[in-house]
Amino acid sequence: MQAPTLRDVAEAAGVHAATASRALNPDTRRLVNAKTARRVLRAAESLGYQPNPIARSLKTAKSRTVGLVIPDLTNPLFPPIVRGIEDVLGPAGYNALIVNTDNDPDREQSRIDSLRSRQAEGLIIATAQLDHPLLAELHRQSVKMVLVNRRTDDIDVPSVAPDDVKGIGLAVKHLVALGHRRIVHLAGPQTTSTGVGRARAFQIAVREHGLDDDPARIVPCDYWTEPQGASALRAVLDSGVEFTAVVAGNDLIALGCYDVFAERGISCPDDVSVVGFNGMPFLDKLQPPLTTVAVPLHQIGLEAARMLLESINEPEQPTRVVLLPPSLVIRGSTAAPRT
Amino acid sequence: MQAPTLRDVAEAAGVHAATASRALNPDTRRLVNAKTARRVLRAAESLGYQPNPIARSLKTAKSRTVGLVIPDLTNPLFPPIVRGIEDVLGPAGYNALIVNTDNDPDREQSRIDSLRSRQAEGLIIATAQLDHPLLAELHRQSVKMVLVNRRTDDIDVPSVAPDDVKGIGLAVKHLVALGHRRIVHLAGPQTTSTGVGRARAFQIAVREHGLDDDPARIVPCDYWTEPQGASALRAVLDSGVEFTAVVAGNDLIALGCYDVFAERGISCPDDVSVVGFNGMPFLDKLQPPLTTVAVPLHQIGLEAARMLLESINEPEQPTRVVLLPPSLVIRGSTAAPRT
DNA sequence: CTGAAAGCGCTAACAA
DNA sequence: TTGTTAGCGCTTTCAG
Repeated sequence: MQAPTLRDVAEAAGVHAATASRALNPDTRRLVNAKTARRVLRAAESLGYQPNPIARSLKTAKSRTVGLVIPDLTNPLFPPIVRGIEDVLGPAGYNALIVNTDNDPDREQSRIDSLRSRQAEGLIIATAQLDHPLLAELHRQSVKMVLVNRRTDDIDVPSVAPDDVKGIGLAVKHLVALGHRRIVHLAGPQTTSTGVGRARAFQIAVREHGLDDDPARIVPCDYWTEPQGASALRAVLDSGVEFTAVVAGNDLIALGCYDVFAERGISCPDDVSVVGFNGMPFLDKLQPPLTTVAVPLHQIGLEAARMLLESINEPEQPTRVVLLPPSLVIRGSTAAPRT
Repeated sequence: MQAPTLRDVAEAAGVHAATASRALNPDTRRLVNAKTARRVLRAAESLGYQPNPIARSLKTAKSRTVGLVIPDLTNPLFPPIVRGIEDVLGPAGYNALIVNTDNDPDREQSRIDSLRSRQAEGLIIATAQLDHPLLAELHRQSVKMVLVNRRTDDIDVPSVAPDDVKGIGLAVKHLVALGHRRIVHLAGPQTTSTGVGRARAFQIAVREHGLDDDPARIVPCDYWTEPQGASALRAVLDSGVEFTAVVAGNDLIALGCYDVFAERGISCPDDVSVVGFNGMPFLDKLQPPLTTVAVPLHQIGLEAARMLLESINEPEQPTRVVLLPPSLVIRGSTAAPRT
């Protein structure tokens, strides 16, 4: 039994396919006699008619698909964002095609080509390499896109991201309130917008509180990973820079610190306090539970999807940059410094 | 500038569209003169031609898309499986459309309808409700599908899942070797195949070792979640059943136990040992690090995708049920019982 | 308000 | 080996 087509419905209702099409589509239904429309609807219902979106896409040149470009779905940062995106896309009749780039520019290029050949109507991009020529190229070709969890200064592209300045500010303020004066920042990769943004935010916050802003207190990691966080902390420890607290570029880097604490017999929070960033799940189960700057990931996804749909449906939107407010979740990894 | 079509390429190469089509498709290239083919390829290259998969799909009635039905992408169990699936699908020219059902049967129904109307060629289903009529219905309509991380006895559907009997056996054996004789199982929902499967496996293992197999030692949770794990453990504690070790239905349930330990001042592993199931990330960062039965999630994804592609490309495959071997990861949450 | 006709971009008979 | 023709299922002019 083949799936019924529009012609089958039309035939069953005793009308022409064009009329059936008009009746079935809410936007054009008013062009057709109410009675005829009802007849068509009933016929469609009884045949279990489902329109074929592929045929529709071919005709309308709209795929109702958007591409989601992320580094790695396995990173706990992304699933909540993806959920948010899908929660907006689904009800709007759109689907998301997810691709993982593993932070490999070649792979990213090829995955994006594939999305484009699949006629994705827009792109949500969560990979964060700074000054990737790809981005400029896409922009030049006026591909609709929204950046997520990252920004760019070079070109005029909408983005949705946490307010890093505020988030890092919250972390530093909390530590200062506890009495810390010598704070270190284990920054994310300086090849990512988020990495440099948070490092800059740290510098600002530290100066604001009149603390030592020696650049040696900012140590970048090569990747946003646990092992990189661990080696960055080891480097600081070995460099002899004195400190009583760490602001990590993200939660994974903070987790790396825990490894080093165990390794070197450092007690957290007695010897060193740590604050993470992002608020990934299960941080409250760690020992000590990690104080972190929680980011509204799901909402970032919602907002990004909304912006993309908007720019698809009504082009010539002004480019918006949305910054969502993070909040501090205080747990056991921060305390007053030993006096 | 419009994207070039096949006709443009054909024109540029001075051939008919059909010839260009044959030259461009590796499978039919041998039907065309090598020289002509090269000319077409060059023309395509220089125009930056990308075939339109929508038009192709319409013609061939193949969407090169498969649907991925999962409860919630946010559950750390799924991303590695999804990655595995995509790692197979991508190179094969297929794409995955992911839908979240939130374990709501209505939502599941509607999401699957939407996948089918998008002409998904097959389904990979990771939602685990037992005897869902939907499954039987899909099977009756001979929709190609593969179940993942679950099984079904009623109907003849291929599946890929961890070997629960082996996994639970590993956990029990480990505890017995440590000296435990009174072990409790906090089971998953008995409405899921995995939940009942692991409970049954627990019973088998416990008998094999000649331990007390009182059914009161198996306490089912309503969901695979932390809070449910916590309340199940509270129930056991309050029931007066004596035990020195817990085998949790999955890692989240085990995490729930940690909450109760904190609440009631129970020391793990001194008072009670716990083993989780699945091997989700960051379990090694808990206090104590969680001993768990690690499941090859990525490989489950790979295998499921391979099976689905196979059954799409060569129908009439025998129905295979693949069980992948889990392994025990011993950490700090298990130790000899207090004597 | 409804029907006729054309065509989106591609592929698959069939014919030459 | 190549071209001709037709059509996948739908929408959209244009007439009527």
